Amino acid sequence: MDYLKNLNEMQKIAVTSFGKPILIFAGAGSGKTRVLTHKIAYLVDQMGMPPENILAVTFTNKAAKEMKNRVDSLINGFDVSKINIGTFHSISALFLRKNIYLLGYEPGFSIYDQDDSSKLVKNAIKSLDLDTKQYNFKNISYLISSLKNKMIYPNEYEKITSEYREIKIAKIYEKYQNDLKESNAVDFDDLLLLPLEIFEKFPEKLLEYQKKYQYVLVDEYQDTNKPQFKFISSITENHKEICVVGDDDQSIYGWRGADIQNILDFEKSFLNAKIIKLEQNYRSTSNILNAAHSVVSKNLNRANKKIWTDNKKGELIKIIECVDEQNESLKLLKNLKKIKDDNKSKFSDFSVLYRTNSQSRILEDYLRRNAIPYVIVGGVKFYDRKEIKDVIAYLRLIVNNSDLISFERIVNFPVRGVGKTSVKKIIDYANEKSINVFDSLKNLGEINIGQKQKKSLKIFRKLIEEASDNSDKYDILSIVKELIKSIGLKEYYLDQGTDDSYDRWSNVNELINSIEDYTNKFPDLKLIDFLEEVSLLSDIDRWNDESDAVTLMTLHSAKGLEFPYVFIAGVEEGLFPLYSSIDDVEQLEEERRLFYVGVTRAEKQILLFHSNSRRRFSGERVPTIKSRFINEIPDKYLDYEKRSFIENKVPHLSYNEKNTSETFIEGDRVLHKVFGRGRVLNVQGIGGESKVTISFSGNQIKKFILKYANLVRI
DNA sequence: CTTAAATACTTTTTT
DNA sequence: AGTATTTAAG
Repeated sequence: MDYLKNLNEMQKIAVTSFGKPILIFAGAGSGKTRVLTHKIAYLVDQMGMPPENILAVTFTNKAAKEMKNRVDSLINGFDVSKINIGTFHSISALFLRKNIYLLGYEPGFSIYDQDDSSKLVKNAIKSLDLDTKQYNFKNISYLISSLKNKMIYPNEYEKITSEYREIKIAKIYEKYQNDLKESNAVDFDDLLLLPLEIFEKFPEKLLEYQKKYQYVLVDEYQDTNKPQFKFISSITENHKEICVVGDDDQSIYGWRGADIQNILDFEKSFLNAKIIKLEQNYRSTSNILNAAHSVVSKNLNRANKKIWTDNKKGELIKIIECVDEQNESLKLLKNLKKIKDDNKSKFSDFSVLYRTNSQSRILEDYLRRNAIPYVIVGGVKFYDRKEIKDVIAYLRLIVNNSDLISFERIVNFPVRGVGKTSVKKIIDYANEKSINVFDSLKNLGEINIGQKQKKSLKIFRKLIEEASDNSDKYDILSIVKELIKSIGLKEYYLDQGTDDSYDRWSNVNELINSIEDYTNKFPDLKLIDFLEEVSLLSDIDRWNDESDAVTLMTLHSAKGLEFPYVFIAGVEEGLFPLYSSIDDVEQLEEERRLFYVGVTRAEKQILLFHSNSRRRFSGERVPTIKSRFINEIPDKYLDYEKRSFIENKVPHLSYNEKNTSETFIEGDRVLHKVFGRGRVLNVQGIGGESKVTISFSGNQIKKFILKYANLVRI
């Protein structure tokens, strides 16, 4: 009970109010995580609610994990692990594993990511004999996703339009949805929609879950979409025991279907609701807060509130004008070093944020060249690499034989002499007989393809079937190792002998390592659980925040995080806000909120960088001007860096430069001062200039220039 | 059917 | 600029 002492008056009210729907407007840095964890603790400890009857939805899996730990440290004698905490997507996935049979899917369904989905859309376009140039599969895939987010189904979409093209798109949409089911697969949107379909068709299921989830908490409520709203409002329909936390000023996922009206209209959707505002910020200096507020308050569509703080004024917001992106990276680096030296801070106290992932490359170059340790969140994802997706496709097909996209991906990988024409014949046959592609391999006699092809397909079929049979008997690691051996993946990559193929094999090796970790950590979990984790873990979830390194990420990824020092790169018209947002009031307001999110991540100091020119497409250099968002901050909060002579040279910083005479080879165990113990995966080049690829614990792969890396052999 | 060369596409953010 | 997909040659 004494844990309530650590809360302010408003927070206390928020924690101890029950009996009606509650909306907590929690401004940036106002301690909402604290409120949520205390509320859960209070529910269990004081209200006597069994942990298993609580449902808490967070925005990332990382946040879910942290929340569990924090609740656990607040109360004793309860099994906190029974609380249902997770993202909407992971909670739905769990629900569907148990209940999707009601809709005629198998429990081993695959979860398709954007890439898989758009491939399936492409198939649909082709099989409807539409022109692939006129009907761009990626655009249409995106469109279908936004329709699903708005809960508009194919037949409804067809009804609301009379345009030829849109009617065709409705057909594609319909075919796509059928093909998904044929493949026993769901996309990210289905994950949210199918539970609703089950609730509608099987009211007893809804009743069951209404009883199970007696109290529902939702974090980051401003970023929920229509299906998510429906999910929580159905669950709480009877008891109305719901508490949502959010900040309309931080709604930044509108483009993904998030509806800011969910939070603004909460009182209309949940009658008799209690609204609580947490307006005291404990995170940032008042300069940071005032600057951020002065920008976001330009938005018209927002709830009226003003965040305040007792914290001291702090440093002004530094505005740094640069010549181009190289100069920007350079100045960023110099400022980072200066602040670090002046304050004796750690690298991990710094975060560099940007609007687009493509901005990270040049920043990375400069940091690496100057031996500044850094980690990048997002960007080119490990699990998006081709070689990794290939192995994952095998695993998926083993779990779910109906998975068409995975089948197409690997039926001829590594090459087994089955070309496009043969694959097409097999798929056509399967369609004709309405069986799944994999089953059609059992009737090869009826398909008109060559003997050689039939022979290797038979081997392929046996391979998958045996693995499927074994998938329950053996642990994940053994299955994967056996698989890689039998398809000869190592030989396939190493025989090519190129740098590229070598890299790819190291990545596959890294996947094996991470599977080994996973198997050790969760010996009882099955292949299907691993695949689900791979599909649903976000970039932030995979971020290892333990190492002392500067964190680079997009503004979107930074939501919910905080750092003492935050640098935002590329604060220019056209980039932030983006060109495409400038003419659209709603989109511009969302960019402004994104700016607000970025600035309020900072505790002590924020620096905004903008360049006078930037390379836009491939080669063209475009003049750029500073963002309107900077102009929207009153001058009294700003400190324009004095324009000194322009240094545009790559600095020659030698303090970390060492002449390493030591050379390393693959397999060497090494120690790095930031990342700790690791293993050398690959060495490219000779001497100090050579690049070494090293894998560290936690599935981290890093590349270094040897002479800057300060590696010690162990 | 496979490999190499040519062409297309990308850079807005992500579960 | 770099990768992915498509096309042409073998």
